[in-house]
Amino acid sequence: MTTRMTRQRAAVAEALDEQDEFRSAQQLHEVLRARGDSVGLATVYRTLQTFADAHEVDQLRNADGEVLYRRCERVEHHHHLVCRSCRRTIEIDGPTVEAWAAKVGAAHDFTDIDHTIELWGTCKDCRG
Amino acid sequence: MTTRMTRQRAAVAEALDEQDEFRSAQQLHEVLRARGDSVGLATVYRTLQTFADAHEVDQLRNADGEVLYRRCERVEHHHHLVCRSCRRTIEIDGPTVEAWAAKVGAAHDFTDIDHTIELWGTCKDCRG
DNA sequence: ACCAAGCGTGAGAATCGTTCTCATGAATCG
DNA sequence: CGATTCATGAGAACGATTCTCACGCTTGGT
Repeated sequence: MTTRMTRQRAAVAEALDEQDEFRSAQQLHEVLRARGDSVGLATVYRTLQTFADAHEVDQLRNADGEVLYRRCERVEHHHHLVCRSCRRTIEIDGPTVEAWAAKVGAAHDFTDIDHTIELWGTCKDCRG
Repeated sequence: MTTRMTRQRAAVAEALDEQDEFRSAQQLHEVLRARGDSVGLATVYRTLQTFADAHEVDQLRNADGEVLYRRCERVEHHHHLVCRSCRRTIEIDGPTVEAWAAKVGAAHDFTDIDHTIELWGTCKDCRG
């Protein structure tokens, strides 16, 4: 029931911290392998899921449906502007959209409103 | 190069029109089978993708990553408020968020801004 | 420190949605 | 009425993710 600290979890957390961009579980697994920390792929998946459940990392899906993870600067609720090409990420907050989402939900008598708001674009460097 | 009209495409289009909620390719395949229209699963997938590419149907992913399709009332760009449980859908438009998304993108020098904005909640009937 | 209890790990199998292959079928156009 | 060529379908293949289960290591109590 309790969460234990293991070499693997520490390694995943550390690898995650080194990334500036959103990364998939497989990419992180590769990063770990490259740096010499041997961690099973299944463990990487499990660990990331655990972190996400604990709101320690942010999670989103790219257009292909792959799940990407990232340790964000801010802990509070926020959204992202991600480069489709290099995945460079900018954290943004939108009090405007939060309010809008809540209002729309209430207007139609829906509860437990949750929203998926992500912006994708091409960053300056990837424009060529 | 040209798009041909086939029995299968007509069947998929018709089944789609009968749905009020977002449906997965497999669900639609089942609907077709139930009504007696035999259409291969691969064809259902292909057809839905084709429709989506032509902007004839809307497409989104649920929390599990499954792709869902729906023929919406309005053709113009809009978003959705979907019931997590029954997938009952309400089409919404948000001039506010559109402007916000564009502004945020421009502010960070990102181009070809595309946004994913979907609202999920529990509708009145599913609240129990 | 020592131990017992039980969560965590990993390799590979299993899932599952989706796409691909390729031989056959059927729109379409002249 | 062909000939052309896109469309179809059954099953194989794929790819991301999850599951299995025997073994190992963290942890909390002593």
